[in-house]
Amino acid sequence: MSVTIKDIAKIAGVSHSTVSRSLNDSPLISDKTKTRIKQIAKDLDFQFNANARSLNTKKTGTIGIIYPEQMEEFRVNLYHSSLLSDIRYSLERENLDSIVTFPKNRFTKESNIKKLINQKKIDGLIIIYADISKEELEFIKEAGIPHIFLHYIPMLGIEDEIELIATDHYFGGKIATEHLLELGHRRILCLTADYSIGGQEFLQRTEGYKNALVEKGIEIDEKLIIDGNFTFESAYKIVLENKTLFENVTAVFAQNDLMALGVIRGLNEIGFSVPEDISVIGYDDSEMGMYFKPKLTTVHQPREELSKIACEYLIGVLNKKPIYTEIPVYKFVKPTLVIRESTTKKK
Amino acid sequence: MSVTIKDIAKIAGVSHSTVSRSLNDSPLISDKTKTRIKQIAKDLDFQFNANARSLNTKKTGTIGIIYPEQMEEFRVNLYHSSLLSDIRYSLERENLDSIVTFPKNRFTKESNIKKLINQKKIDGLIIIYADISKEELEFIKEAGIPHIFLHYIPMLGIEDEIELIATDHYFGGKIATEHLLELGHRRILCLTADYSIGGQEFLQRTEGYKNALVEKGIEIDEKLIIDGNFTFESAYKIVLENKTLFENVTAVFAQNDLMALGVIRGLNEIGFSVPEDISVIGYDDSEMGMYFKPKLTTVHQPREELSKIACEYLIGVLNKKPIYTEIPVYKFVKPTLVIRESTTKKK
DNA sequence: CTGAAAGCGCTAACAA
DNA sequence: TTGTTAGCGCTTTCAG
Repeated sequence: MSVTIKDIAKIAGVSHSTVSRSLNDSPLISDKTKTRIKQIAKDLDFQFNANARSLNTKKTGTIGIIYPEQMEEFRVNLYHSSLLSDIRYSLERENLDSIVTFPKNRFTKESNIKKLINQKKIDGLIIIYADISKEELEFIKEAGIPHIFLHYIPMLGIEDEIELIATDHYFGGKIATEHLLELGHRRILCLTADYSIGGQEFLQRTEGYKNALVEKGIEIDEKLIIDGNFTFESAYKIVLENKTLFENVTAVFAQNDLMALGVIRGLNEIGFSVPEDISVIGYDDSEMGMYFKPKLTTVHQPREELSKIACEYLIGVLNKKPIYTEIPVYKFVKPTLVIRESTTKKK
Repeated sequence: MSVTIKDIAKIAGVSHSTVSRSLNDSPLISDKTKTRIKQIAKDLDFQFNANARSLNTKKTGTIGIIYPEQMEEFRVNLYHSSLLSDIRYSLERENLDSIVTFPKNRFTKESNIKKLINQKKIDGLIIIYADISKEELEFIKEAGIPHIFLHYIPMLGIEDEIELIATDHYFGGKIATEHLLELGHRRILCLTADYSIGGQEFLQRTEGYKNALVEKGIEIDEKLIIDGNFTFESAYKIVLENKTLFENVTAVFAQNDLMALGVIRGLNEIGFSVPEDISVIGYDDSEMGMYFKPKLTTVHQPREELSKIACEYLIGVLNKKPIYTEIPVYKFVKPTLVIRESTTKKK
C-alpha cells in the first residue's frame, strides 16, 4: 500500500492536518516541524493522492488538450505534434499533466470536452480545434473552466467572446507574397485551400497575398488563385492538370509546405526547375521542407511562441494571476519568413 | 455547481446508494428504478466525479503513456505521433483517457512514472521508451500497475521479466535484404545506427541483414556495415564522404527511411540515379517516403497492430480478463515489405 | 431490492 | 502553532 499523510503523521507523532499543512507550506506551521515532516515525506517518496486532493480543492493538476481528428493524417500530424511537444514543455514547468483527446469519442460520439469537465478530470482546456459547437462553448463557460483556443479560430459567429492565440495569417500571406515581389515576380500563383475546415486561416493568407499585390499596384487575377485541398497529392495533380496556367507564371505561393512540395514535384515533372524557372514559397515551416531539394523557402509558424503564450495565459488564470488584463484575450502572433533555396530572382 | 448522485437521489426520491448502484448497473436494483434513474441522470447530463470515484475504486480511467524525449525531433515525431493516434483510438473504445508524458520532468528531473503512480493518476502504463531504470521498473511492479512496453526493448538486463510488444526487427532486416538479393544485388551496403539508443532494434536489423546474406552463401563484408546516426543529414554526409564505397555497391539497406532519403539525396549529388544505378531500401514506412522521388521502397512497421495489441493486453488485465495466458507477455510482430520505386533489378 | 453508515485521502474551518 | 472534526462525491458493507 502506498503512503498517506496519516502514515507520515504517525511516524512524526503529529496529526494528519499538520502533515497536510506542512507539505502545503502553510505559514501556520513552525519551520522546525515543517522541515522534519518534509524530510519524512521525501524519505518515503510521498506524493499526495491526486484524487483525494481534488475532491477538496477542485484542482486536478491536469489540463485537457482538445486536438483535431486528423483529417489528413500527415499534414496535421506534422504541425501538431510539435505544437503538443511545446505545450507539454510549458506545462511541465508547472507540474501540470495533460490529457490529450479528440473532440468527440469516435465510438460513442460523446463530447469529450463535456465529459472531461463533468468528470472533473481537468482544470483547464487548450483547444486546438476550430469546429466547436456553440453548445460546447457555452458549457465550458458556464462550468467556469479556464480555456484558450490555440491556432484555430473557432468557426462560431464572431459575436461569441473567445480567448484565442493564433498566427497572424494575413501577415504571413503578405510577407510570403512580398518576398516574391521583391525578387521581381509579378505573376504569382496562389495555391490556397478550402477555407471552411481550418477556420479562416487560409482565407487570411489569401487576403495577405492580395493586399501585397494591391500595395504594389498589381491587379489581382482571380484565375491565379486556386483551391487545393491541403495535400501533396492534390497540389501535384493541380500542376499536371493546369500546365498552361503554370507556364504563365514565374512564382507560386503555396499556402502550406506539403502543397509547395507537391507543386515542386509537379513542376519538375512537366519540365520546370525550381527555383530557376519558377520560384515556390510554402507556408508552415515543417521540418520536412529541409529534406527536399531545393530546400523550401517558407513562412515559419511561430509554434513555440503560440504554445508558450497559451500556456502562460492558462496557467496565469489557474493561479489567479492573469497575465493579460484585457478580456477576452485575442492575440495574433506574427510569423516570419524563412528564405532557403526554392525562391530566387525572376529571370 | 454540477450535479451529483445526491441531487439525483433527491429528485428520484431514493437514497444516493440506490443511484450509485443503478448507474453502475448493479443486479441488486430493480429494472424499473434503474431505468428511471438512468433517465434522470441522462437528462441532467450527469457524469461521475472521477476523483471521488477513484478514491474508492482505485480506478481512474486514465492510462499513462511514457513517451521518449525526442532526441531528434523529426524522426521520432514522425513515427510516434502515429503510434499515439493508434493508441488513443484503442483506448477511446474503452472510454479511457490518456496522460502522455516524458520519462522525467525536464525541470525537476523527477521520474514522471513514479509521480503518476504515486499520485494515483493512472491505472496502467504504456511505455514507449527504452531507457527505463531498474529502480523504476521495480517500482511499477511493486505498485502492481499493469504495464506494457511498446516498440522499444528496455535496455535493462534480460534477467528482468518484462511485458513487451515490439516489431520483429530481425525479420524486418532479413526481408529487406532478401528483397535486394532477389533483385540480383550482391554487394549491399547496410546503413545502421548506434545501437545503444533504441534498445537493440538496429542491431537486430543488422542481424537480419547478415543472416539473409549468409543463407544465400554470401560472405559478409564488415566494411559494408556503416554506422549512421538516424538522421537524414548524417546519411547524406556519409555518402559524400565515402564515395568509393558507394561506387562498389549496387544496393543500400538504410535502417530507417530518413537515412534512406538522405542516401538517395547524397547519391544523386555524386551522380548516381536511384534505382537505376543503385537500389535503396528504407525502414519504417513513414508516410514521408511517398513524397520523395523515387517513392521509397521500405519495410512497414506494424504500428497499428502494435498499438492495438498493447492496448488490448492492457485493457485485458485492467478488466481482469487477460487476453494472454503465458506470462510475461513477450510478443514480436512481423513487419512487411512495401515495394515502391527506389529498388530495381541489378543491371 | 433499498437505505444507513462508514470510509477512501485529503483540506479547511473551528477549537484549543 | 497544532489537533479535532466535518465533508468533498462516491462505493460498499451491513441491516432491513
